[in-house]
Order: sequence, then C-alpha cells, then structure tokens
Amino acid sequence: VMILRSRFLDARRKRRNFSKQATEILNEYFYSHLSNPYPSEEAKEELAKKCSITVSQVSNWFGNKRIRYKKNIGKFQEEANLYAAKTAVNAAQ
Amino acid sequence: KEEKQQQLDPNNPAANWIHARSTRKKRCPYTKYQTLELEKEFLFNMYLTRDRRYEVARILSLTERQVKIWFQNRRMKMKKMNRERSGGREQL
DNA sequence: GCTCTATGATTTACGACGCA
DNA sequence: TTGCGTCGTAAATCATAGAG
Repeated sequence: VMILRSRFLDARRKRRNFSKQATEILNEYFYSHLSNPYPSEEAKEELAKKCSITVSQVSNWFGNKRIRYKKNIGKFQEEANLYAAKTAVNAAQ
Repeated sequence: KEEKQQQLDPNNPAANWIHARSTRKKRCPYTKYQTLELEKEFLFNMYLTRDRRYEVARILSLTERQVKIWFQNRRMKMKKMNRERSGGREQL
C-alpha cells in the first residue's frame, strides 16, 4: 500500500513537455516583456488558460525561463530575435 | 568549462531584472534522514513552538533558522497541493 | 534500446511586507 | 522592536521526456 501510494505521489514528477503552441504563447509573452518578464497573477491566469496549463506551471515556466535566459543570453539570442520579429509583425497589423 | 561571462548588450532590454544577492547562502539539499524527521514533525504539528524548533534543529544538525524556514516552505507546499487538488481532476 | 541534454517540477534561502 | 507569519522569487537540484 505504501509503495503504491508513493508511486502515485511521485507521479506528480511525471511530466510531458508543453505543447508547441503553449510554448509559443509563453515565449511570445516572455520576449515581448523582456524588460520586466514578471506576469501579474491575472496575466498568469490568462496565459494558463490560453496554454491549457495551470497557473503554477506558468510560474514554473517563467522562473525557469528567466534564470536560464539570464545564465546564457547568447544561447537564446536567436529565439529572442525570432519572437521580437513575430511581435513586431503582430503589432503592425 | 565554467566561464559565466555575460556581456549585457546595452540594446538588450533585459538589463534590469537581475537580483542575485551575493551574500545568499548556497542552497544545500537536506539528507533523507533530515527530511524524513522534518516531515514527521510537520505531521505532528504544522507550527513549531520555540522549544520544539530548538530540539529539532539540534537533533538534525540544522540551524533554528533553517528549521523555521523549512516549516514556512512546507506550509506553502501544502497550501499549493490543496489548491491544485481541489481545482484539478482526480484520477484513481 | 542507450546515452545525453533540454525541460518541467521541487527544494533551500531570502527580501519584502503584514500583524501582534 | 522583535519575531514569526505569508507571498513570490532566485538559484540549485532533481527526474525524466525526448532527441540523437
């Protein structure tokens, strides 16, 4: 029983990568708010809804993204340019 | 293998959200034993008296501050678990 | 299948702020 | 003014999904 229980509890660490579209939405927000990539609670809720993930997952994603971006800006430069261009196109419409 | 040199391009709008308290103690993962004992204590009561905190800290070779913060974090974890347990679907 | 690494989640440690 | 509470986060670490 304890074994089964612990397996169930450990299942929270079973994860799937987010969908391509969810990642797209999160990255768009991140790179279009690069000067302050800290979404408010309301913004997190909206992102969560759009991405079909939980608010906690949105928080985790931004926490991971900020630290990993900061640790190696060069590695993300291409991605940053891509989303900057995408945002510019959206804004132009 | 470890050269963390990041030249912050002035063009880069990300220049300002770096906190990084240089005086912060590095995170040090607790042993299985320490965690287990802390969990047992948490099960006994979610809030520590000063005397219990002293005892737990002494037994586990942690500082009282570490024990205090562990309980604070543990309560936040519980809160989060409850929040997502009631909001999400349950299977099994 | 079998490494690796990218990625989502969890764990320590604080700063900021609240209340008694 | 001390001191413990929560909230949000940084940074390190964990666990493994997935790409080669």
